[in-house]
Amino acid sequence: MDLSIGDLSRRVAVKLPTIRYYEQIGLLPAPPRTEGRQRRYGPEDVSRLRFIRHARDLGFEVEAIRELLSLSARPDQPCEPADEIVLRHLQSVERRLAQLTLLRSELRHMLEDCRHGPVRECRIIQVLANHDECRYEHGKVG
Amino acid sequence: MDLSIGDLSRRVAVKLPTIRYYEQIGLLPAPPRTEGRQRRYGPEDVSRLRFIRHARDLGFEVEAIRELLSLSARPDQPCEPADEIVLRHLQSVERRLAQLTLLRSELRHMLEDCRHGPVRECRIIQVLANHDECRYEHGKVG
DNA sequence: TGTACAATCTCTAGCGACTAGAGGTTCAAG
DNA sequence: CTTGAACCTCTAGTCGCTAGAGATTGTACA
Repeated sequence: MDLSIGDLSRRVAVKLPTIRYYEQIGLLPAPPRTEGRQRRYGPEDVSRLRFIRHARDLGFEVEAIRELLSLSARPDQPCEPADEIVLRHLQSVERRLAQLTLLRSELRHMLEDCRHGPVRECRIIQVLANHDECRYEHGKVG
Repeated sequence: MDLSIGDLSRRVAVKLPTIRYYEQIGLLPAPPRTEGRQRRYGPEDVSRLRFIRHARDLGFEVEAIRELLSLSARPDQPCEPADEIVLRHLQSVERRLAQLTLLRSELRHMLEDCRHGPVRECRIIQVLANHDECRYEHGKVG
C-alpha cells in the first residue's frame, strides 16, 4: 500500500509542493524512493500529514505543530505541554478577535459617514489623513 | 523646515527602514537629498506618511493604499471608488472574524475536554489526529 | 578646526508558509 | 514501445516589512 506524492496529496487534501515543503522543513520524514527517485508513502505518513493539516487549519504555527507532533509520539508523558500550546494559541486568537472587532466598527463608521460627494468632502479620505477624526484608538492590524 | 529620515520616523512613528521601503515601492516620493545623499523631507511627506500609516493600521493593503492616495489627489472626483475599497476591506475583516470566532470555540472545547492525563488520553492530540472528532467544520485559518 | 560618534547610506538576506514555473526524468497504460 | 501524465530538483516570488554588514555623512563639543 504505497502511495505516490499525488495520491497522498489527494487523500489528505494538501498540495503537492506543500508536502515537499513539509519534508524539507522536517515536519514530514523523508520517505523511501523508487528506483527513479520518486517518493512512496505509507499509512503512517497519511496520519501524520492529516495531523499537520488539521493543526494548520486550526491556525497553529509550524513550530507549534512540531512540538505537538513530538508530544504525540510520547503517549506516556503528561499532556500539559499540549494544553499550553493550545492555550497560547487561543489567547492569540482572542487578541486578534478583539482587534478585528474594533477595526470592523471603525470601517463601518467610515462607510456610514460617507456622503457620496466629491473626494474633497469624503470622510473616508479625511479620516485616513487625520487620525484625530477616528472614533476609536486602534493599534496595528495585519 | 527639512526633516531627516530619523526626524520623520519619530514624528510619524514609522520605522526608518519602513520609510525607505515605502519609497522603494513608490508609496512615498523620493525626496531631495543633501550633498552627502541623505534624504530631507518636508511637510507634505509628513502628511502622506501619516495617511499611509493610518491606513496600514486599519489593515489596508499597500495596493489599496496606493489607490486611496491617488484618489485623495483628485479632490473633485466622486468618492465611490474609495467607498468600494473600504467596503471590500470591511468584508474581508468580517470573513476573518467569522473564521476566528469558529476557531475560538474549537480551541476552547479542546481545552475543556482535556482531562490532564497522559498524552495517550489527551483529547487535544486525538482531535488533531482525527478531524471527525471536531465539533465543527472549519476551513483554513491563517 | 579637529574629532568623535550618532545618524545615515546602500545592499543583501531573512521572516512564515507556502506557491509558481522552468526544464528535465520516470512511471504506467495501451 | 510509445505517449503523456506525473514526478523530480532548483530557483524565485509572494507580502510587508526587519535585520545586519560595511561604508559614508552630519553635527556637537573641545
